Amino acid sequence: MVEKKKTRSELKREAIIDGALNAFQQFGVADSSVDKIAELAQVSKRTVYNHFESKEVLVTEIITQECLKNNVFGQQDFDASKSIESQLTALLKQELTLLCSEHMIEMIRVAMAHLMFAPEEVRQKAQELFDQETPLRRWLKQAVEAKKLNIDDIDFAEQQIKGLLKVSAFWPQLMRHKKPLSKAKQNHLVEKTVAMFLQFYKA
Amino acid sequence: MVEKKKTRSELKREAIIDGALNAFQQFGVADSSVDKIAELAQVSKRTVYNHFESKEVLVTEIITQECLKNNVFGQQDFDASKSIESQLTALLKQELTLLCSEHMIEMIRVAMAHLMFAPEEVRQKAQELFDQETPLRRWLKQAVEAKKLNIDDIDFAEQQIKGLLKVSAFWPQLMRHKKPLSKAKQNHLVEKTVAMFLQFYKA
DNA sequence: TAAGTAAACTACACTGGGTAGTTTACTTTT
DNA sequence: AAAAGTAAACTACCCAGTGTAGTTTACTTA
Repeated sequence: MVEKKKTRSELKREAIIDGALNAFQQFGVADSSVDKIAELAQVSKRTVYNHFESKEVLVTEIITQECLKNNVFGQQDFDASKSIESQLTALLKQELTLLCSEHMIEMIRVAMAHLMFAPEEVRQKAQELFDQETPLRRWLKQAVEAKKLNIDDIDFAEQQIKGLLKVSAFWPQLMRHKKPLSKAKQNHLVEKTVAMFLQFYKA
Repeated sequence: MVEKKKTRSELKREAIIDGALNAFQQFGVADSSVDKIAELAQVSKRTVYNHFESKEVLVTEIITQECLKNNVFGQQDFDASKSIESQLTALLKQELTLLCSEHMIEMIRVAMAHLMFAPEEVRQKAQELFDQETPLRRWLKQAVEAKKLNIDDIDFAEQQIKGLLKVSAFWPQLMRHKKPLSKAKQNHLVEKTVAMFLQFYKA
């Protein structure tokens, strides 16, 4: 970290983003007034408007920024020298760790609620953020090419894996119905998922 | 249907519910003002308040009523004389039909958005509506008892099935990212799901 | 069949409170 | 001195909910 000096302006900007995030997570976007955000950020309302020309700009900037921040995974290529079990296990653990992080879940909750009734164009744009090639899909393709897996529809197979993970690790937590999975439970889930998936698709 | 005469009051009440449903689906609960609802229902605002003492009452009544309406499935017991494949297939087709209905999806979208930032107690109550024993779980239990399936954790296994179905038939549609699955695609999904599930759990 | 009645509906004005966004006058930081 | 901050007040709305006076409907009685 070379950067250490932050101008007051930058500090304020971060405070605003923090405050807004805080407000959104507590009350949702619709019920977070700019006054409320300014108060939580310990910043005057005018300052909010100096940094963001409107509430809408603030909202979309935060959501896209935070979602992008979360979406940065490392790559992991198929490695013929390792067993597919161990590779898939590692990959899913990584994916699940991300999916289970409170920060991730809260951001998606905020974004989903905001987008659920948003106009088509806004939803469209947001969707693009999520439609990137994932490490999992990339790995599956390579495993199929290496003839280690028998998959006719890779996209569908990827969806199956994600469905198996999300149904108990993500959706209930999104609705705050269940607590985030512990590491132990995450590992158990990955194990079960890998077992079922490979029993079906392994070449 | 013996009942045919409906009092004007009953007609108005239905109109209000229809209008509110309409408004909620278009704009979400938060952005549906009582004025808007009254206009859509072709009813005076005062009449809305004559039937429902507050907007909150209107909202919760509609959501719970509609969700309950959707949650009425028929039972289907395990039948030792039929193959488990055909029984599970039939069961999942039934479940999926419900899950894919536009009305169902729209109601859940409304309810989810409303509950996402609602206070704990409200969410708790809503959750109870969904935590009923499903026909699927019941059938799985019976199939295990009959030693046709090897499942150690039935709840988890049920979740797996639901995850496999919802990930492509429900969640994308909830976010209006994909259209409801056609009957043909529903059947294909059920087929794939049954195959994967039974390959893993069949005794 | 005609008049009467109670209940429900309507239009409309109004209260009280909240919100987005703007502006002003003044202060602090750079 | 310029740039960025602050508090506070102000505008122009929107919304939940109420009160009122007049109208319509469905049903009953004469």
